[in-house]
Amino acid sequence: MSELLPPQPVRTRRQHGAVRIEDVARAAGVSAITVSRALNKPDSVAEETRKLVWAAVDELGYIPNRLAGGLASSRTRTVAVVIPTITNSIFADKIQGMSDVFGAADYQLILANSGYSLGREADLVAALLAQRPSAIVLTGVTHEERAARMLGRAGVPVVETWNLRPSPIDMLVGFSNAEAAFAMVAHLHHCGYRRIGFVSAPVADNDRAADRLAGYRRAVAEFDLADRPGLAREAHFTLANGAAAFREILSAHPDVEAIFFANDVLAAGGALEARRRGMRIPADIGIAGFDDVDLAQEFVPALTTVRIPRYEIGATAARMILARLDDPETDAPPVADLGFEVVQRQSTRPAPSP
Amino acid sequence: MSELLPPQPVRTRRQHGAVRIEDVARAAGVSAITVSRALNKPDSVAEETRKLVWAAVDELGYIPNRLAGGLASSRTRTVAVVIPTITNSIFADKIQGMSDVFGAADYQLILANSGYSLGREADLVAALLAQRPSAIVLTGVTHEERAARMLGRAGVPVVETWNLRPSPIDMLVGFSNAEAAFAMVAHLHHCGYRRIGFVSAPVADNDRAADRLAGYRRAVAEFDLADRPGLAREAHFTLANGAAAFREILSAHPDVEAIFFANDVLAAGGALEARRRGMRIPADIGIAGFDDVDLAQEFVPALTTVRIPRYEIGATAARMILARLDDPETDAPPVADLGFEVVQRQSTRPAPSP
DNA sequence: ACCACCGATGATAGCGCTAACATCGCTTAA
DNA sequence: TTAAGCGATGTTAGCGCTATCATCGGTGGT
Repeated sequence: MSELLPPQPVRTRRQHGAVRIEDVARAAGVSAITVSRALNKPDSVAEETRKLVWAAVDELGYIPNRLAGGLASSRTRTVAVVIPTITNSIFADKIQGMSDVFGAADYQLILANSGYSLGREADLVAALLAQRPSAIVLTGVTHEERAARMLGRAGVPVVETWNLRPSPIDMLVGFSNAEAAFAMVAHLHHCGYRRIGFVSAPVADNDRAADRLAGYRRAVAEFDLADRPGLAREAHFTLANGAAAFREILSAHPDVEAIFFANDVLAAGGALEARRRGMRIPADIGIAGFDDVDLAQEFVPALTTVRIPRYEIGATAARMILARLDDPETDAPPVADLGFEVVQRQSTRPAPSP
Repeated sequence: MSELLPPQPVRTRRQHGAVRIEDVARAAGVSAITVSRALNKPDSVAEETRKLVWAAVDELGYIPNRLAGGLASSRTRTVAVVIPTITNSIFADKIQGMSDVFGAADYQLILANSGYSLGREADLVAALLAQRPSAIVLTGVTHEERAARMLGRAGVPVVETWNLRPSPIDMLVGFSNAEAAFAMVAHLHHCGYRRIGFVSAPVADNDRAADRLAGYRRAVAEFDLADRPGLAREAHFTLANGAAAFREILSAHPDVEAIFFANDVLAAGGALEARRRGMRIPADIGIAGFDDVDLAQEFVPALTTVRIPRYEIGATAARMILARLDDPETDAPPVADLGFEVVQRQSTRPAPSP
């Protein structure tokens, strides 16, 4: 009986006013697929046709629907990025690096911050994969097992950043936080310091902080430095917390010679506290930081610190992803150790001349 | 002749391995639409069915495809955000505010930075609208005409931030940059300063900077302050540029009494340069900043500055958007002036006691 | 006994785009 | 002359989901 039914009423869910590819096609006197090609693969369309299409696009103010395009093609030109927090400028630099490289390639960033929680990270991975990004970039190399599982099955390029590990999920761009912290303590030792305090970032759910602490401890053991309770403590990166940690270490160990802070903001906070107390840097106490942010260089006295490739981590991750997406078969090395550099400035006394 | 064709071979474009809603439906013994409802409107499904579905989702590791969902429903739970640069922490705070509010509501942020270029902003608006976001948030209140046109036609909530204007495109959250700068100069005047320099951020394509400069100029005129060429200049926000601007103003006008910097980073750079030259603050020169970032409070001497609602701008914008999306008919005021506050600290001399 | 009503579930038809294949006119080699 | 080859364009059929309407038992009022 179905062939006897009258024509169904036209039913549509379309948004009023939204210009679709079909409208452009009609205006240009071509088919929808030709419009699609003119926009996405201009070389595959005759020049004259291309101009017609572009004119129609302009005239109608057509903005392609990338949801539909992504669904049809399974390519979204979208990259998901998880960082611990955006309020730490080191991650802002990394994002800038990614933004510069991806922006030039017409990719969009979807950003989420985990608040230094691996549980939240795993939740975000699920939410982000739901957007079917072309790739995903994580901060750190430790993850909940469910996060790793989802990433493994998702079949998209994954880049872990900011640290090293033997067997990354997929690709990796970073440097050795453990070696970097060790190198700074070795440097301070070389400069004659023997009682060196350490202010760590909270190590829970943070492999970078944990590795820096481990590097410090290994150096303390190796160089036979003072190793007393309370010489190492933990503080979340703010100037105020750096100042507080400085006070605590100094009150527990008045004879401390230098304090190595796990980041420059803490170090600057410590140095400002020293100034408030009328202590001279480095005459009365040495201060070392980590990250080499802008402030470290401009600070008075300029901070001895560890320079890390913040921007380059982002830019390199982006380049690795683009290379992989352009040619999935490429066997470019999926791991980049970008290194670090101990920078001696005025906040610690110099190495003895030979 | 078509009815004589043999059955076509099965042709599919599906990604291998991707779990679809249909797979979950089969595993749970229900239809696809019921799975959709169990995930998106759990109340509309019987409890027993819901449990079945959730179990199947878990077992299969199903991650919904939001491209498809968004295409079908025209709701993406995605918000596009344009900022000038992510490396300025004031915008990081705003993003954190948005991230906190939107994260709790299960919305994702798509972030893009314009590099303080309105042309680039317009390009980004097009690229971002192509993702069909649920809303879009801009920084500043001046835009290229084509950007405004696209936004007007897009039919999504638009929030302009960080400044005020009489007729926003749609919604607006900010404060008066002109009034804030005026208020700081008025404050300095009240404290006895008469020769006040000003270091502006580059005003090109930046209405916030332009308005701060205008506020300074209006105050200079109104209070009959020194108004000499070279007393106001422009510098991009870095510590080094703040130091350079300090040097230039001081060499052109050795008798300058105070310098008002359009942001705290510049101010700190200026203050550090003063210290390098052995000048005392505020005895030899007053330093005022803008933004009240962390550094301003912890700096020695602590910086007199203008506190602006950085985090709250983001959080409020997010709340306004969610309110609008929940109820498009709501007539909640689409404009929020969040104000500012002049904060007197140690880097300028105090007001005379009455 | 009847029916309007309601909660739960399902069948169907798109959403706007692009992959895959088909077609068409023209050139070039045999 | 003819067929193979190629560039440009078109037709068709999804991509994976949800809006819409249909269906189907039970409930309760009359």
